[in-house]
Amino acid sequence: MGRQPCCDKLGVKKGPWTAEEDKKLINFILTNGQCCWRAVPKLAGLRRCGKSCRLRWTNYLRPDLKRGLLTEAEEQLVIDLHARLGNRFPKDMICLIVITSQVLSNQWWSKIAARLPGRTDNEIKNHWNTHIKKKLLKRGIDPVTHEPLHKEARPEESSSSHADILPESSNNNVMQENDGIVINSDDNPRSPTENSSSPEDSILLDSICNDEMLLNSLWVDEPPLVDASWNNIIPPDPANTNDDTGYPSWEENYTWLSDCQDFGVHDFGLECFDSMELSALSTLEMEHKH
DNA sequence: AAAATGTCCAACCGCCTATGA
DNA sequence: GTCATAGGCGGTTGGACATTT
Repeated sequence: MGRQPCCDKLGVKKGPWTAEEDKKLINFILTNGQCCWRAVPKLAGLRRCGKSCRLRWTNYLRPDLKRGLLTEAEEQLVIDLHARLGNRFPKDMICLIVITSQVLSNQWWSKIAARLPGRTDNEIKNHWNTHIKKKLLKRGIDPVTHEPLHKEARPEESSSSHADILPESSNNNVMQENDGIVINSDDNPRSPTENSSSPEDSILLDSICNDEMLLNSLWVDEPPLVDASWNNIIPPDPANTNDDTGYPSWEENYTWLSDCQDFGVHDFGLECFDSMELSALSTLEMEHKH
């Protein structure tokens, strides 16, 4: 007998979240922090299951989330990491690894998301399924194995391992060419760096693509390069905003929070910020108006 | 203008692991 | 060691929106 669903209680609401529910959840989390998710709905006055609250918060409401489509650099990074995560073993083991990774360690998306600050695993997974998969197929690349689809036309490839395809010494070129087939995220055969939509993206991509230790760390429980936690919100040094951490800048976050004023920003529990944080917010608001 | 089709993504689902009793 | 539970994960779905016919 299977496990009982966690939300089979009568009266538990499903479906899209309303602005009012969002407001309640944000207010509760900002005031009390993330605690026992099971208790959150009751304490926050929501008719949702805890799991639904956690998902809503994690995938949509967290202030440190970037909004909008993935940049080309981010997309390229996702492809690169996906290829490497699926190709960290000798070829003979690939099938086994693909299967076991699905069964035993289904953490690709979360691992990848951990390297993309402000992005969620759900977002990356969706983007992969809707955009990247199609791009790779269009270019004749198997999105699962990252190998050319029509191998019979390229018999010499059968002897090359995935590791060969991804030489350690030329990681910058990893996604530019795959046995002659360009698998860049764009139709333009540019390098990942050139694909970057911003210098910050370039730095992010380069630093990760060039760091084999980083890729190894994806297979161990190592903290991400950037701690995505926002629990300890620190007022930023204005000179350091939008730096090369890949984080959304404070200003971007401010924009998000500002957007929340549609609901009434104080209703979001922003009073939990101390005076210094509010001061920084006010400063940015002034700058926005200029 | 209306219907059909395609695309996107938020949310749900079921399974797994970690943890504590 | 066993069991119950919470949290976390990837897969999948369904509805809203966009595009095409």
